[in-house]
Amino acid sequence: MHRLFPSLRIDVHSGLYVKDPESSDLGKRIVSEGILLIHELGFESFTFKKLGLKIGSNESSLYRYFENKHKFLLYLTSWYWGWMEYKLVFTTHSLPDPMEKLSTAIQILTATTEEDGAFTHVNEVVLNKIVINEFSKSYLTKEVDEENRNGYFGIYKRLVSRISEMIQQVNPDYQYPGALASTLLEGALHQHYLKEHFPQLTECGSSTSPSEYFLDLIQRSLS
Amino acid sequence: MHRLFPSLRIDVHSGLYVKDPESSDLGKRIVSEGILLIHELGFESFTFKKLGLKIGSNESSLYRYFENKHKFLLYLTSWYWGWMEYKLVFTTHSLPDPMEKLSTAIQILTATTEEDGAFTHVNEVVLNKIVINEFSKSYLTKEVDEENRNGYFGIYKRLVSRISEMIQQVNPDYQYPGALASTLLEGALHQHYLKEHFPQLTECGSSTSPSEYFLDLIQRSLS
DNA sequence: ATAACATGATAGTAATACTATTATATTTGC
DNA sequence: GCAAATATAATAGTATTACTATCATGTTAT
Repeated sequence: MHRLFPSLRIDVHSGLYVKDPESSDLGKRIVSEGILLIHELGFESFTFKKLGLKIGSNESSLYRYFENKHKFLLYLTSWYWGWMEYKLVFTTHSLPDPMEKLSTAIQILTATTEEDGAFTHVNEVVLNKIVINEFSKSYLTKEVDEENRNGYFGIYKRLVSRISEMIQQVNPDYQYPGALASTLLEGALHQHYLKEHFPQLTECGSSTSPSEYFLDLIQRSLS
Repeated sequence: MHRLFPSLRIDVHSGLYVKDPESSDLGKRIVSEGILLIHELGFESFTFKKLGLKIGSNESSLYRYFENKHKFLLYLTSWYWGWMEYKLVFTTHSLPDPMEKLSTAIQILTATTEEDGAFTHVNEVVLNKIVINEFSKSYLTKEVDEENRNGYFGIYKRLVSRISEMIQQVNPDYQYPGALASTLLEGALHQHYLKEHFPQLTECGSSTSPSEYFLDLIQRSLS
């Protein structure tokens, strides 16, 4: 997919970085190695000092790109949702049938990222795992309302809106398109987490995928 | 409800505390004031030092009750789910009709806690808010598998199983009772969070409740 | 009256999450 | 080719966090 638009850029909110990490080699290394380190250590144990050590750079240099690790997480997850939105819009754009459009969208949003698209320096497979494990922490904070006002969650919100609109196209009488869309996005991450750590709590696993479950759920809801 | 069983005790896993906080006055104050302080500051900014200050006790004394603030959160959320399970079982036990049973369960699990039951020293209204904001952080950690093996999430898992069984009673042919039950529990917290901080993303709000949405969702799924 | 136990007070440690300053290396503009 | 601008590195320093350890004091049970 990336070959079609080699110059495509995910437009992350500029308030999430101090200096655009796409603008330099060091910036790109912070992002690419940062993703791997957060995945390795978990967000709580991840620090800029450790990342500096890993990439052979100085802690103070990292602070010139990102204010703190919370903003760094917001940047990464925002990038992820921007990338998902791009895949979604590109793939569903030409589909005329509303139900086929929605089904395709569900598949894209609930699938495990299987291969590194080599879109950029970003390893999307690992980023997908980070989003499953850490995305909730990016908004379950005391600063959420201010950050929301700043527009830091804009891409994610637009994505929910797009799904909500697709749902309305399928069944204009359904009363909860937004709630269902937001349940789908959050629920998909949750089911992926459960199948990894609490397999007793879900049928999603090796033989059944979150995609199948959500396709069924939404089809039943809208018929 | 508490008046029916005045001596009832929520049985939280003993590995979650060093010394049972129910066993002393100080312990109870740690719990009751801790709930208020986490709600006030958010879990990230909450510390035992601040809590010690608030209750006029020493930081070191708090460590004699809880190993660290993560275990403290696990204790509080575990207590909450134990309390919900008690309400659920008590209320639905005598209902003969499977659908009525499930509907009642959904209402209990998705409702906002409106009044302090004065069950104990625990303020359930505030605890409900903590669970909405912080529960995810209790399991989205690198230690989740070990803590799961230790049984720290036992009450929550049992609750999901109970819902799953109720779903099966309503429709034995439905293929995803566990996934639907876990979606209900996590999704309810999520919808409550959205209506507070991202009202654009859901219909749940002042006129529509998460209960209505989930009742509708599950009825459609099982018919 | 004494032992056991609970709590408080104080001190100390390594790590975190930064900020500030200065030095050095590289790039760019003229 | 040189100066200026810019990027990065190195070092140091601060307040706070998340504890641990020790000792003192007060309270309770026998």
